Amino acid sequence: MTEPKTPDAAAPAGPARKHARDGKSNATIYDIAKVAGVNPSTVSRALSKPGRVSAKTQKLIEDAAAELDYHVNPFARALPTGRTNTFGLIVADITNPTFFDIIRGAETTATVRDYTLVLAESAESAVTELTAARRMMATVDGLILASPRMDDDDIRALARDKPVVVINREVDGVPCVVPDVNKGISEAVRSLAANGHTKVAFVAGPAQSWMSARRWEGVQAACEWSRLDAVRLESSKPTVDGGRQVARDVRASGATAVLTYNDLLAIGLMQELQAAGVVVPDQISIVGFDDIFGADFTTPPLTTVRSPLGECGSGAATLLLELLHGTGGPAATLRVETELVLRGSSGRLLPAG
Amino acid sequence: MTEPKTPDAAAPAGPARKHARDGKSNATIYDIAKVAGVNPSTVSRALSKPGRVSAKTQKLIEDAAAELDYHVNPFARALPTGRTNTFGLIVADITNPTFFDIIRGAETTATVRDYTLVLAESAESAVTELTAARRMMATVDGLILASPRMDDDDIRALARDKPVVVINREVDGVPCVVPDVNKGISEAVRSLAANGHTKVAFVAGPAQSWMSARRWEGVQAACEWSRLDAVRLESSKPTVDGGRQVARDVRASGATAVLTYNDLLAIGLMQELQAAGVVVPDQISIVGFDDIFGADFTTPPLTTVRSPLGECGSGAATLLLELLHGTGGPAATLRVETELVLRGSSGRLLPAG
DNA sequence: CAAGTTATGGCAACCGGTTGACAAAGGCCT
DNA sequence: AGGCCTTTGTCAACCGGTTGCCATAACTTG
Repeated sequence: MTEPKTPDAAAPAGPARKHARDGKSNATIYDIAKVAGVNPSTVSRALSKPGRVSAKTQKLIEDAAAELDYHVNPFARALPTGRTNTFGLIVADITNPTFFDIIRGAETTATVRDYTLVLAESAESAVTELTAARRMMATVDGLILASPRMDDDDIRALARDKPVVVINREVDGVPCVVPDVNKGISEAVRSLAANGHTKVAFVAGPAQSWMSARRWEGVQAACEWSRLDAVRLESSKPTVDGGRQVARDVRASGATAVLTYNDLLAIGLMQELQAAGVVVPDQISIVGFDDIFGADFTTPPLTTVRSPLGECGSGAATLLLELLHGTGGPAATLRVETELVLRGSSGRLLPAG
Repeated sequence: MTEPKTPDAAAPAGPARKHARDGKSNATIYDIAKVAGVNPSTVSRALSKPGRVSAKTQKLIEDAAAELDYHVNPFARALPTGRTNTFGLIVADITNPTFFDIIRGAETTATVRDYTLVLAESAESAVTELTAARRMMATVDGLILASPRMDDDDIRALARDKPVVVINREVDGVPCVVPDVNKGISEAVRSLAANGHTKVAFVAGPAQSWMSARRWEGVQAACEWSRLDAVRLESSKPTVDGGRQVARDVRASGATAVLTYNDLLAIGLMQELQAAGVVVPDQISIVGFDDIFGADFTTPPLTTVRSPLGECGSGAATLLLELLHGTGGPAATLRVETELVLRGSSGRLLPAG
C-alpha cells in the first residue's frame, strides 16, 4: 500500500517521468538572475559575451551560477543561434582500421576544443553517405568526410550549407586533408629497385577511390624514375578477402614485388601466397599502404607506406574549427607526408633456384 | 569587376553569414500551417502524433510539408520535450580494436532506429570518463558505457538521471550486457587439457577491470574441473607492449599454456616468445580473449575465446531504446555467449627433447 | 559644471516546436 | 429532434537561452 503501482495516483508535483530532474541540475539563467538580482539577459551576456558586463556583476553572476550548479542548456542556445558546438564525422566503414586513427584524431581535437564528435558510417555506399550527411547537417556546426564516396558536386553542395572538410580526397573549392603519397611511394619503389626487383604490380582499390588513383599514379611515376615495369591489377574489394582473391592475378603477372592499395589487401594477399607455398619476401615482396593497426602482427611483419591517419583526423578537425571561427584562409588544402615503414615483407629477391 | 572580392559590398538582404540559409530548407511548421490553411499546432500534431488529426487534414499537411521540403528542427523539438533522438557511447580507448565492433554494433542499431550516435573516449581514465558522461547527459536521451572504469555508484548516479546501459560489466540496478565467459573458457581449458597441458597461466588485465576478474574466476573454475594447475600473472597494461613485458614471467612460471586477459596481450606475448626462440604452440600454447580484428594475422593465427562484440554493441543499443520507449522490463541483464575459436597458437605440447 | 561619450543593464521579441485546455463540429442514440 | 459523447482543430503558454534597441549611470573632457 505504500508504493502504489499506478503512477497517476498521487503526483500533484508535475509529470514526474521515470527519470525525473529531481530539482537539481536544471538551473536556468532566470534562477541565476533572481539570485544575483539582475536581469536574465545580463546573465546571458555575462556567461557568453566576455567583457560585456562589469567585473562586479560578472563575479556576482558567476558565483550564483556556481552555487546553483548551472549548466547551459545546449538546445536553448542552439535554437536561436544555430551553434551547437558539435561536428560530424562520416566514415565509409567503422570497422576498417584505416579510420580508427582518423576517428581518434578528430575526437581528441574536438574534445580539447570543447566540441562534441558525432559519428556516422556510410557502409561504403554513396547514397547512405549522402543521407547521413544531410541528416547530420541539421544538428552539427560542420562536417568531416573521411574518404567520401559521393560526387564532388554533392560535397560542394554540402559545403555551401555549412563548413565541410574532406579527408583523403581533393575536391575543388573545399578544404581537404590529403596525404602526399609521393615521398612514401618513391622510398618504397627505390627500396624495391635496390633489392633487385624489376617488375612491380599495383593492386588497385575501389574504382571511385580518389586515393587509389593517386597511389597508382605515384607508383607509375616512381617506377618510371627507377626504370621498373609497373602493372596494375584490380581488386574486388579493399579487404583481406579481396587480397586473397587477387593472389592468382599477382602470380600470373610475373611481378616479384607488389604494392597494394591498402594494408588489408596486402595482408590477405600475403596469407594466400604463403598458403600456396610462396615465401615472402624471398620470392615476392609485399608493400601495403597506411600502416594500420595489426600491420606488424603478420609474419613477416608488413612493409608499408604509412599515412599519418591520426594527423589527418586532427588536422581536419583543426581546419574545421578554424573555418567555424572565421580564422584561417578559405579552402586551404592541408598536405601531410607519407613515409616508408620498412619491415619484413619486402626485401631482396632470392634467385629462383 | 563582375565578382567583387569584398563580401560586405552589396548585401542588403540581411546578415548573410558565410553559410547562408539561402531561403531553403528552413521551412517551419508555421509555413506549413499557412500553406495548408490550418493552425501550427495542428501541423505539429499531424507530424508527431499519429491519429490525432483526421486523415484529410493529415494528407493536406503532409503534402504541404513535402512541397516545402520541411525538416523538423531538432533543437526546437528538444527544448520543450528533452527528447533528442540521440544517445551517447563512451569507450575507454577508441583505438582499442575491442571497441570497434561494439561501436559499429551500436551505431548500426542506432541508425536503423533513427537515432544518432555520439561518441566519446575516456582515455582509460575514470575521471575523464565521468566528465565525458556528465557532458553528454545534457544532450542525449541515454548512454552506453562500454567497459566503464568509474565507480558503480557513479554509474548508478548517472542511471538515475537518464537511461544507462553498461557493456562488459555488471552493475547492480543498471541494465548490462555481459558476455558469459564460462562456456568459452571451459572449451579452451578442456582443449588445453586434451592436448597434454597440466599447468596454465592467466595473464590478468587492469586491476579495475570487472571483466578481468570474471575471466580469472572462469579460468580457475575450469582448471579445477579439468584438474589443471592455474597461476595468475599480472600485466602492466592490456596492450601488445604489456604482452611483451609479461613474457619473462610466463616463462618463469613454468606454465605450458597461457590465457591472456585479451588478444592484444596474447599477440605481444607471442611476439616476444617467438623472438626468444620459443615455438608456438609446440612449446607454449597461447589463447587470447575477444577475437579482435587482426587476431588471425599472426603466425600462427591466434586461438581465442571470442566475445560477440558487435552483438554487445547492438544489444546495448536495443536495450537502451527499449528503456527509452518504456517497453521491456527494468534493469534486465543481457548475457551473450562466448566460444572458443581454435586457431594455430594452441595445440599439443611437444616433448621437450 | 555642463555637455558629450561610453559603459552597463533592462525590456521584449524572437528561435521553432509541443501540449494542456477548450470549443466547435460531427456522429450516435433513443 | 434533442441530448450526449467523440473527434478534430485552435489558442496560448511554455521550453531556455540570445540579441537589438533603448535608458540610464558613469565617466570624460572642455
